Amino acid sequence: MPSLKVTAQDVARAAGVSQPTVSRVFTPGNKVSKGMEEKVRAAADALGYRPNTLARSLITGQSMTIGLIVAYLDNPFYTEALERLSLTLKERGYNIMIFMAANQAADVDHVVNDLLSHQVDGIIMASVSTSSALTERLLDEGVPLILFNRGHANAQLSSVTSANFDGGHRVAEFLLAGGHGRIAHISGWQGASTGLDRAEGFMAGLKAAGQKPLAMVDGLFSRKAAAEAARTLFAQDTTPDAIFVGNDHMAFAVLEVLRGELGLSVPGDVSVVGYDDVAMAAWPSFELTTVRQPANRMVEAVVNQLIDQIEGRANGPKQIEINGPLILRSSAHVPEGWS
Amino acid sequence: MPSLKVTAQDVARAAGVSQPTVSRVFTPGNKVSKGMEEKVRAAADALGYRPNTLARSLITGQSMTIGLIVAYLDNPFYTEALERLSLTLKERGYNIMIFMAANQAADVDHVVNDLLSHQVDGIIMASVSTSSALTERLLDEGVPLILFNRGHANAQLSSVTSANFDGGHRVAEFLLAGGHGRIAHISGWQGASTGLDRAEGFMAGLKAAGQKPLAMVDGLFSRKAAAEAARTLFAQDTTPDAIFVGNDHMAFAVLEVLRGELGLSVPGDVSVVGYDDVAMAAWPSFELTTVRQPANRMVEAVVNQLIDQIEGRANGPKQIEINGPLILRSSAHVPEGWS
DNA sequence: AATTGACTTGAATACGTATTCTTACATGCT
DNA sequence: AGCATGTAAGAATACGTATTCAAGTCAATT
Repeated sequence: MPSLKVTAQDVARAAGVSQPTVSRVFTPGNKVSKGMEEKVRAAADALGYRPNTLARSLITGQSMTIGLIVAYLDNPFYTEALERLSLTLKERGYNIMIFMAANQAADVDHVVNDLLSHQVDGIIMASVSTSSALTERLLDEGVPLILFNRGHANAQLSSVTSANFDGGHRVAEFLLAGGHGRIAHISGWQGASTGLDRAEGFMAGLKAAGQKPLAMVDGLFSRKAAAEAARTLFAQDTTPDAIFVGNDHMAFAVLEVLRGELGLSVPGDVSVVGYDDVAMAAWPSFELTTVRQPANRMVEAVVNQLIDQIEGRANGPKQIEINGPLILRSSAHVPEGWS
Repeated sequence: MPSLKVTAQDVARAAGVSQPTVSRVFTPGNKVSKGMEEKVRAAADALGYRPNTLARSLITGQSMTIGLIVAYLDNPFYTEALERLSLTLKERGYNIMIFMAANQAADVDHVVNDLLSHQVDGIIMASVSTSSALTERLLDEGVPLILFNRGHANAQLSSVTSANFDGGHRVAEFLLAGGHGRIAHISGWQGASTGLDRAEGFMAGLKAAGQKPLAMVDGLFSRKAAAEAARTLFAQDTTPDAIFVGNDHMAFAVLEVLRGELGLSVPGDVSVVGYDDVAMAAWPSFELTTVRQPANRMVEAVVNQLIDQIEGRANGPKQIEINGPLILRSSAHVPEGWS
């Protein structure tokens, strides 16, 4: 049983060497003679020594810790991303400290202080409303920062998103090609770039064909709001024959309203298309046609860019867009000959 | 714009006081005169000073960080718990560092080293297979450790679970009272206490009424395995009229197989009961009757016990069981007069 | 008025490591 | 042999804070 705290000093004494020598053995990239190394490792193993990351960070100025700010985890897209993020960062030697931000402006200051006093080397913001206050503040502090799945007007900010405008555009083309004439959009929250860009791309796609949407409602990325929106749409005189929903999470709620409450057939009466392609979209209960956001590639891009910025290897901030395919399932009518 | 690194020394110089005085201002529970405090705070604000947690932790020996080990996040129960855990711990002043353990024995050593070298004050293991190697190792190291939603044979280990045996027992009573005679169980992974206890409670419940299960299959907490188990059950001569599934996550897959693939009516042909009561269980697509695991109360218990242990306030390890109600929805036939 | 005591502040030190600077030593060269 | 060169390990120091200890101030007590 190892004593409670074994320090490099203890190991040094036991091995008959100096503390710096112990440090060199445990710091990659340092030259130590074969004999010394063996002695030190033997002593270290015997005592159960483990370098103290805190002390190491204090002197190197690198905590090897990334702060992850996240507002909610209901949407499984973020859960999947979190999982990959953690694994990918660990591969690169970084750990994740997680911060839930209640999305209240009031919390912002508290979270920022928390993050920075923990000396995180970089910050990833996911699913958090782009509070200018927060981002500006962090930029001022000079901590590498990157938005995940959120864009931002400020070109100083790095971000990784899917090609939301293009995705929305393609959905419009797809639905038009499917012969739909009364197309509605239950959008993602229009206060977030993600929701906004998808909606604008979608509108542009319709416009390019000389069409207009039957209706546009903000679903606020909320199941409840989206369900309510669906009910409202079908309480009108003219009802949609297709709905593009701003993300899968809301689309599931919409499907349930259409089939369960309104007794409609999907895609017989209405086609539904989502956005994200979370794992559940493939479940037999939903079989949702949706635009895939490739979480793994997005995570890869976030990690690369962030670490480049941390290690000074980046040429300034970058806005990265990752394109994903439209995944065809049975919730929407597929046009003849559509590839 | 604050300079890149503002130290207590800088603040002291600016305020015309000593560094310890600055420290005292920022360390609760220290007496500082009114005048000093104001001078220091003014200077600190002007410079944008923020105490360095690393340095603080190094000297106090408290990192105020909890290591959370988690194997996967597919099951939304853990996501909900993670969210609450993070918020609850933050209220108590702690932060979470997250570690994904691929559940491989090989990773264990790596994770443990990582955790301990980060000087975490305590560890929460969630959804991780009870590798004796790992837990024993951590116990040896003397770090407060608590299992979330997993029990363990070792009484030295603290844990918080729902009352799994009792829950399984109640499901048996419920299904028997509903008049079911051919009851099967697709269990949670029998290598985990969670899966095992629920199964044993269920068996005991049947036995108490002189009954035996029609079949028992290990669903391994996996959608795929559970779905396959359901298919197998209905390929037999005698098919179940009720299935107790070891958790909601698997139950959803089972429901899909029963309704979608086999064209059975639930609960007309088969009653299905799950375990967890995740948010999705209430979705119209599933309407799953299930035993609730009260995530909020479980989290509360975990945090209390863990912090008690960290702060030496605990009377040894504790195994806490939290009871949850059976939530009646439409996936199972409700016996006459059942409360 | 002198002494005790409480209270506030500064000086010095410790936490555990990485790094710079020195020194010792072996090696290769002319 | 004598000198330059390179290498490896130890001594000293730094990182930014909290804490112990000593010193100083001032009010209160006798």
